[in-house]
Amino acid sequence: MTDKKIGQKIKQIRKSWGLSQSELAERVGISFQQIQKYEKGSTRISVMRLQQISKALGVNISAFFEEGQRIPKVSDIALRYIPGGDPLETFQPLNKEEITLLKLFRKTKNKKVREGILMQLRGVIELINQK
Amino acid sequence: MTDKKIGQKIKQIRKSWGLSQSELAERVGISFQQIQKYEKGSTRISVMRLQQISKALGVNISAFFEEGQRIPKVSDIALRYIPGGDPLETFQPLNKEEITLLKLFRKTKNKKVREGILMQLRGVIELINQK
DNA sequence: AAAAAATACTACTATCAGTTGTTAGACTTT
DNA sequence: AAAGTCTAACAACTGATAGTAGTATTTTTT
Repeated sequence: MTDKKIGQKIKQIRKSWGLSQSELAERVGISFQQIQKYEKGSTRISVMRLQQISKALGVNISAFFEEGQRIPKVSDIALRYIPGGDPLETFQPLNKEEITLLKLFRKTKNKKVREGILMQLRGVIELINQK
Repeated sequence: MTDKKIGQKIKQIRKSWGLSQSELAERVGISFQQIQKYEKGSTRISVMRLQQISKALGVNISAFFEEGQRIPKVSDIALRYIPGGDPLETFQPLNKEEITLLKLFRKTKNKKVREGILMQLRGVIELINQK
């Protein structure tokens, strides 16, 4: 899936330079058959290899990951969970609850209060675990 | 060389979210020992894996290729784009206090309790702001 | 201080990245 | 039109290593 897409991109860029599989292979230092496998996506490409290939093709490695999707600007990004929204392409490191928690926590500017919240939370957990 | 740098980045970002190796491993679907190898750089990371890891960490894959060990910027963090949503003025990576908070919060497996904590937190903040 | 969690290290195995060999089409050249 | 050249697809084999499980050690929590 991923490797296939990247393979296609390799092929595309290679051809745009008018290079044969053999020529690219030589630059990278592997067999042209292996290049074939990369392009077909039948072999997993390691990050190192992709970097070598990038170099050999004279493009930045990030070229292989772009899909023409615009990268949202900082000001566009909101840390908010939207129930029923489109499934998020990427996995969210923090779930809804955790995000809510963080946002609330960040609202308290007072250091003592924050510390108090943590202490209290510890207490709650202790209580629960005892039961 | 390359893998080592990327490994360090994985570790750095993982920690910035307050995740353990096991937690990350679970999200990616591999053993935590393998995550260790990635972080140590003793195993070559395939592009696919790195993409999975990127997702699990909620950052764009390109974050791993940029030079310098900078902390991920907002633009690296893959969150949902919300037209007209609250712009996130100051999303710093989680600081130590916040990581502590998160870890504590994650310890409470009971849903009701978690909800209670949030409600209470809301109450506290309301109180403070009134004063 | 002891229990638990997180990380580090070791050893093994199954997988697969990479090689070689072969075949076939598409162009030239003679 | 046959013989040489260039390119790419495919198969079979093998050595390297990605990934796992198990154990040890360090760090954190209680």
